[in-house]
Amino acid sequence: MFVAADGGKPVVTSRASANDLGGLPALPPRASTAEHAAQMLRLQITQGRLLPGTQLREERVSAAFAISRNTVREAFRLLSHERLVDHTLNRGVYVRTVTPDDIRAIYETRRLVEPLGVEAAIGDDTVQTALRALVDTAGIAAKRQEWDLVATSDIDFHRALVCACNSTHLSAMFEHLLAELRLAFLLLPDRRALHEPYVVRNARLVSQLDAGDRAGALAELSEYLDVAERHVLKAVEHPALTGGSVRLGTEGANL
Amino acid sequence: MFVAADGGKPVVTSRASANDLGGLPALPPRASTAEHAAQMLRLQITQGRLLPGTQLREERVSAAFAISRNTVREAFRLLSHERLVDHTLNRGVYVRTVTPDDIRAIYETRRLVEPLGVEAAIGDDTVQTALRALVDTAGIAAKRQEWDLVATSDIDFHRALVCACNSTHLSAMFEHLLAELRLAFLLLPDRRALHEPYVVRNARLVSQLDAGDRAGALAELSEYLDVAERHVLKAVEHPALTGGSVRLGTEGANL
DNA sequence: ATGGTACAGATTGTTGAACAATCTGACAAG
DNA sequence: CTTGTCAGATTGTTCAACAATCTGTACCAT
Repeated sequence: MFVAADGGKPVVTSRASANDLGGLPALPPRASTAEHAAQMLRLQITQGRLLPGTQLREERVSAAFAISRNTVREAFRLLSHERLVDHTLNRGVYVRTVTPDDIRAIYETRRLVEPLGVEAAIGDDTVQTALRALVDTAGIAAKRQEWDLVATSDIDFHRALVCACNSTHLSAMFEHLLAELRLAFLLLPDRRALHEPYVVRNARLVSQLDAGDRAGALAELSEYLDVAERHVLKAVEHPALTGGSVRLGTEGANL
Repeated sequence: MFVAADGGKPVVTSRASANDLGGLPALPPRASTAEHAAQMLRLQITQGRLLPGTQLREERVSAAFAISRNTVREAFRLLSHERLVDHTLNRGVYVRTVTPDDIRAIYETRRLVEPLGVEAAIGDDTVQTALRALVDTAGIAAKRQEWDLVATSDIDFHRALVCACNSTHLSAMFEHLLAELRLAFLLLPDRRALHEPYVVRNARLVSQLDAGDRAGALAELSEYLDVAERHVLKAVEHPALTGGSVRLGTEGANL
């Protein structure tokens, strides 16, 4: 199975060399300065330090990171490809704001893709134990009220489901989708309400997979997606009510 | 329905403005110099003027297009994201060479995704007439021995199938996949053998869709993919036998 | 011969400054 | 209230230079 550990994606494309022995990991390519800068910005964005809609000005970023403006532009382009920022000609880059339509598109796609994962997981013991493990950690984390861990487990669960399809293309697309979804999650008020209800649902889903209950698993998944979509949509459509984003860092990252 | 005309994708991301009247197309963002250069290189590659494995040197490209090296680098990054070229740190970019594993991955993904298109197309008259039209043009083109037109119709047919899912994410992924596949097609000796057999298959597929024969359509599609994969694989695994690429231009684009 | 080292040349990575093109906002004129 | 104009700010692109890295070759020791 193919598991992308933390949503990080290989920024520099690399081919398997001709003389690679035994499928070694082919040592990860060192990060260029631009990729390093992009990683910094990515963290600021995904942690909610840089709010959606914020403009990233080349001059300030270049000053803040002590790198050249040209390198900043390369970093921006990387983030733009990941759909974490919007780039319009002559107007600069802005941290992406997810619209209700974006959310609907995301869940529409999930409704198409994740059932494929269920089909693939039904016969596959390796996948099922992996899913079971993720559900377990989520359950434990929920008991300990560690909602961040619950959140990542939830996301990892569905990532693993898609990975079960064994399609690099699909998995890559799903990564993009999850990155976008994480931006939407930033708009929600508390992590608990966002992820707690789904621990049980994921657990049920795994049980049905174990039992070989194809229809039941698909129904459970469908219900999960419906409920989750409504939940996120409500928050995105009424941003004022939900109270906005994660608590900001000390200085709010003035770029 | 969402149709990406010629495989061109919006390179600069753009948001829907707040006060857009009546859902206008929001005029396409003008191409920057880098995008223009990327388009030139894209053509050279997809037309087989730049063979897989060829290294693109920044200096020469910048000289050939009379643009700065920095702009060339931005163009390279665009192509790299489309997987048309490989970029490794400190070693430059090379026109992508598709391996047998790449082909297998592509068809594995198609086997997952295109059935979703069939499901979506079954109830949808608009999609079915669009598919019918594409099959017709392919048939006419085949009679006239215009194999390039047959090829694009074939590709457009399957693109339309995926578009029927109404998922921008899926369609975007499929575009990448097709771009990769086109690179593989360049290795095949003659366009006729490559696309002629599939005109009939696509026509049958549409007929079955019209008749509402879900299982039949899925079987036809599955068979199409199996045959096509074997066909392409054979060519990729024995590059020497097939006699290589499309006839080169006069000078072979010495970049 | 085999294997390793050192060097030079080529190519990419990054920088900084400069100018052109474009957008933004404010202000004046109708 | 709308339209035109203008200055300031920001991005787009170029250029020249240097640093970092890779490639191949010659050389040396074993």
